[in-house]
Amino acid sequence: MADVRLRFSPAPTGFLHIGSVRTALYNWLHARHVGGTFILRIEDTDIARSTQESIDQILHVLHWLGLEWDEGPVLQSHRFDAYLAAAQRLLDAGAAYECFCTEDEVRERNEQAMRDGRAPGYDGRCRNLTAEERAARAAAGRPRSIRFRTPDDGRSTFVDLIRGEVSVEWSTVSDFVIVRSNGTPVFFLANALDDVDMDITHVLRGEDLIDSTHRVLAIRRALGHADQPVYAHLPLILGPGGAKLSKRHGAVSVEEYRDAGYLAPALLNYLALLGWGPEDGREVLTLDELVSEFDVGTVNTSAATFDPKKLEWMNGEHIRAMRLADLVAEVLPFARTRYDGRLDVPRFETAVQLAQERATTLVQIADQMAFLFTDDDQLDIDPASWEKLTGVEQAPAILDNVIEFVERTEPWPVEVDVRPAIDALGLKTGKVMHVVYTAVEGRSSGLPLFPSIALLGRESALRRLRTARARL
RNA sequence: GCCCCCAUCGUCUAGUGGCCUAGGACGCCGCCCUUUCACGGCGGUAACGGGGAUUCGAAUUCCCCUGGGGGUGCCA
Repeated sequence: MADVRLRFSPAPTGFLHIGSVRTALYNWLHARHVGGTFILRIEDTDIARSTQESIDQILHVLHWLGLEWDEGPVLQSHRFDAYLAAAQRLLDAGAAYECFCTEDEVRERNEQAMRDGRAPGYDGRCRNLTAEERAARAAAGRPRSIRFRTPDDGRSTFVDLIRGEVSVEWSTVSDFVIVRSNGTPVFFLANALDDVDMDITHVLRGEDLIDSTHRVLAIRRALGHADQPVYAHLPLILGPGGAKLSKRHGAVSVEEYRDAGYLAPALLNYLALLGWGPEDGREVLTLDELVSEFDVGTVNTSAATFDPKKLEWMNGEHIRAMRLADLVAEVLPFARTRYDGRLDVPRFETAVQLAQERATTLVQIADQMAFLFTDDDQLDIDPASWEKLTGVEQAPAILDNVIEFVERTEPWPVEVDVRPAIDALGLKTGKVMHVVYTAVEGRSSGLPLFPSIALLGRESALRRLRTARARL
């Protein structure tokens, strides 16, 4: 059997959308699952909108995610000659024709058609021009684009791996531009030729491209290629409410999730589950497990709604499953930007360990240890927590007792269990422990108190407790 | 408007004619555990869009409607 070859082919016209990442992931998973080749192709035929910055971003993001490619990146902008030569072949064969309508004219006629209740689409004005007519228009300086001549009747049908047979009536597909009047090739042409030239065997892409497949395949056939790749159109990812996933719904770019403290394997795990799941129904899977379980043939047909809450849960699961050393390495950059030169590595590692069981993002982990890397008199006290503290009638007594308890604790333990100091007041420790949390950590919820006090050291803990007591 | 695709709890999904008084996960609610918050454990809430047809029997097959999404670009 021939080598399986897949490509991820984004257009570098902005940040990498979360939906594109899922497409990249499925392509990568399938390639790895069958031992095929994963190719990165940059579809930058629209030179006006494509940017180098966007290309760099795509490469960085894929790298961060761990979706390494075996070939490429292949830039379509470097292959214009090949596309234009193909366009010429289509022209020579009569499969395409020169069109001298301007963009504005076409748009205007379309709008008129809509007003008249007729179907929009190119009206075929230049479809059957004689050589003399073409020469006259060219001589008159009219812009020249090249349009593909779609069949007048019959149906276009292809078999989709996920959806089965998909077809459309050719009469509803009007002639479309394959070379712009500025001489650059359009997606349909570049895509069709590249898939041939790169020996692509499987095309996994978003369902939004399902209609364009008929046109790409028509070009491919007109170019003399009777074979075709296996197509699988993936269900779209929608935002909350079923609308298109957009910035309005929060983060839509990978960088935003990375900066918010999400792990690449967790993000990929969640994205993989949007439209697919392993046979045994497990949900928390490593990248390796995804590779071995993935089967593009079992991908769902219906669009999925992105749920940030479930992603967050998933991230927590991955955090908890990590080896401490790996987690420490992941949190480190976040801690560095926050605590800069104050970071004390042994303390930091212990704090990560304490946070591992209770955090859902790396940012949470880094934030929870803030109290360890701040001066005692600079401790940032959360207003809501302080308010809760002042609501406890016996707060002064609690702090007094805890201060005394901490003062005489000998030897200094790994965990300073201050419960006896509160028990002595006849209070239920669980109900008022937040008072001590707030005094020591600056907020009523955070890392476990006893090891935190020990980590802070006696003098530092006492200063904080006394400061809080004095403020009451 | 026309074309294409889709349709099970709020969300992701299992379910491929009887095992379904529809299962799991996230979320939400309650209880337990507990030094806060979490984690964990237990329990609860909640769905087959509507109408026909086929069948002894339909979430599962077919048709219509409705709804949602996508396309209809000299974007991809």
